[in-house]
Amino acid sequence: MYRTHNCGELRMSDMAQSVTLSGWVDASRDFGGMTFMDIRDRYGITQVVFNMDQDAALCESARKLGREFVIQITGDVRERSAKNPKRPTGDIEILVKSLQILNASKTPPFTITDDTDGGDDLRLKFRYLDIRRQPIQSKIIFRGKLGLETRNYLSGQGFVEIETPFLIKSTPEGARDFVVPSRLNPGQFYALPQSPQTFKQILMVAGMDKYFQIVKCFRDEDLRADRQPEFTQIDCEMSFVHREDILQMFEGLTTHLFKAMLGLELGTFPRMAYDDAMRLYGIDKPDLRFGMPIHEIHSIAKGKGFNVFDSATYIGAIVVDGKAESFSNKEIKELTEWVQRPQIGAKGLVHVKYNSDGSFKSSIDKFYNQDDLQSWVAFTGAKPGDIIFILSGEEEKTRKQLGELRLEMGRKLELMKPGDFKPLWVLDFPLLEWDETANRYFAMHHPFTSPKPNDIVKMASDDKAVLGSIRADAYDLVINGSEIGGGSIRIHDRELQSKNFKLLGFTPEQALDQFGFLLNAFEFGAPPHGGIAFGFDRLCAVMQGQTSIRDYIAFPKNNMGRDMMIDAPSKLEEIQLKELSIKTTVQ
RNA sequence: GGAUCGGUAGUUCAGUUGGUUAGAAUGCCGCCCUGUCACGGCGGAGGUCGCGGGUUCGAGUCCCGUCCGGUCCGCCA
Repeated sequence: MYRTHNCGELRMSDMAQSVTLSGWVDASRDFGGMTFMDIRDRYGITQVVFNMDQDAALCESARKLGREFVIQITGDVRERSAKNPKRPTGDIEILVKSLQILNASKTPPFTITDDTDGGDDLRLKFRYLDIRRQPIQSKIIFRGKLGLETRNYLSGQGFVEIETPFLIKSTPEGARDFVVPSRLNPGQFYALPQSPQTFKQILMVAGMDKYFQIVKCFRDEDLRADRQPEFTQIDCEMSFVHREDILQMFEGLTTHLFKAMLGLELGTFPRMAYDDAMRLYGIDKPDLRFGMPIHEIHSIAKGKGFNVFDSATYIGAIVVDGKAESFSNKEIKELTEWVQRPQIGAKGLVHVKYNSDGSFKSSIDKFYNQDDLQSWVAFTGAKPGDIIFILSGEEEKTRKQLGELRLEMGRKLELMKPGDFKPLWVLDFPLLEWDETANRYFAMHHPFTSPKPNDIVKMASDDKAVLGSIRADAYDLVINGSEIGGGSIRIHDRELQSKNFKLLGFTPEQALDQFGFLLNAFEFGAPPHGGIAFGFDRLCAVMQGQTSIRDYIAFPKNNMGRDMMIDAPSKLEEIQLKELSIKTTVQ
C-alpha cells in the first residue's frame, strides 16, 4: 500500500496513528540533528520529521533527498511543538520510521511554488511541473467541477449530451478551418469544426428537442491571451423555443453555476439592445461593473469656432466622478498619449474640469465660455468636482475609442472590483455586416441566424441602409465585459435560409454545395429552434477573475500555436506525405 | 499581415557614455546547526551575453539581418 492518507487530510484527531504517505519532496529544512521535510500531493502539504536520536541512518538518507523526489514514508502522527497556522495540516507532523524512494528527480528548472520563478515558455515546456503548482492545479480542478455542474444542470433540464463529428467539411464562411487530409480520398480534406452549429440544428430536425455538448472547437486564427486554436464550448440547442425561452433557460444555467461554484446570487440579468450598448459604451460587450456611459454632445458642442469639433460628425463625452482636482496635468498628458496610440487611434483628447467651486477649466477655454460649459454639464449630468473627457471624429470610430477610454479609466481607478460579477444580455444584433474589402455582406453572427420576424420583409431590399437595419434574433451573454456566450433563434425554413445565403453573396449552387444537407433537412419538417454556445474556457477565467484562459487548459498552445511540451506541429516524413497524396512546397 | 517589448548563470533579473576579470537574488554542491516552515551561518561551482554579420583599437552595450518568447491591432461567421 502506497498510502493510508493523502498529504492534506491529517489533523489533531489523527493523533498517535501510524500512517503512510506518498508524495513529492517540497521544501526541506536540515538542522543536522533533525530534518523537517514537506511532502506534497494534490491534496496538500504535510510536514514530516527525521530525527537523529530516533534513527541516525534514516536521518542521513533523508538529507540526500532532493526536491521533487517521489517518496513514501511511514510514521506516527504527533502534535507539533511549533504549529503553523498557515497550513490546514499545520498542527501535526509525522515522525518518520521508514522511508522509501519511489522515484528520484532531477532538480526542476523552476521551483514548484505558488509564486513560481518560471517564465511562461519554461512553464509550458515543463507543463507537468507547472501543473504540480497549486494555483494551476486548482484552476484545472475548478474547470472539471464546472463541467460537472453544467452536465448535472442541463441533464436535469432534459438536455441530452450528444457527440458530433470532428472530421467535417470545410466552409469558407467564418474563421479559417484547420484541415485534415483524407488518405482514402486523395486530394480531399476534412475540416475540424469551428463549432457543431449545423449538426446541432440537424439534431433538432431529428427531433432530439434539447441537445448539449461540452465540446472542442477549432479555429485557425491568430492567438491571444484569451484565444486558443482549440477551445471548448458548452454548445446547446432547443426546439420549439422563442428567444425568451432560451434567455430564461441559460440565465438559469449561469445563475446555477455561480451559485454552485462561487456561492453567489447573480439576480435577474439586465438586458440591453446592441444599438444602446454601442451608443452608451462604444462596445457590444459592456462591462457594467461601473457606469461612466458615453454622452453624445455634438448637438450642443458644435458651432463655436473650434475646428476639431466643427468638422467632426460625432462628439462624445465621458464623466469621471470627483477627479477634477486630483487629475494632474501629467496624468492628462499621459491619457492623451494613451488615446493617441495606434491601437486606439484618437487624434487628441479634450478635457473639461468642473471644479468643486463651480468654475471650469478646460483645454478649449479659447472657444467655449463658462456658459457653454455649463450647458455641457447640464447635458451630461456632471457634478462639481468631476472631469469630462471628450473625443470627436467619425461616429463609429469615436464611439469605439470612447469605449476604450472608459475601460482604461475603469482600470486606472480600479472600478472593476474582483468578486463583482455583472452579467448582461445584449440583444438585437444586426443581421448583416458590410465588408469593404470583400465588397459584400457577412453574417454578424452566422448565416443560420434568423432575422427578427418583422425585419424579414427588409431582406428583399437592395438599399444598404435598409439591409443594415435588419435586426437578428441573436443574443450574447456578457459578464464583466467578456463575451461568455452567444446564440440565436435559427432559420428553420428552406426559403428563408436560401434568401439569407443570397444576401451573403452565395450563388444557389454554392449554397447547395456547402449547405445542401441543411437545406434538404429543412424540407423534412424542421421545427422552430434556437440555441446558444458558451465559451467554457473563458467562463472559467471570468468566474475566477482571470484574464488568461491558458491556465484553465491543461496543455495549451503558445502565441504561435505551438505546443511547447510535445513540440507540435512538426514535419511529416516523406512517406507519410506520399500516403496522403500531399506534395511539399515549403521547407 | 502589422505594431511593440524582451532574449545575459539552472531560474528571475541588473549591467551607466562602447573600456580592467560580466554582477545580484534564488536555486545547486560541500561543511556547520535539534523546532524549522521564505530556517540560519560559512564556503564553492556555475556564462558561446539567442544566432549570424557589420562598425570600432575595443561590443552584453551601437548598426543590419535572423531565430525564439510575451502583449496588442488586423483576424476570430
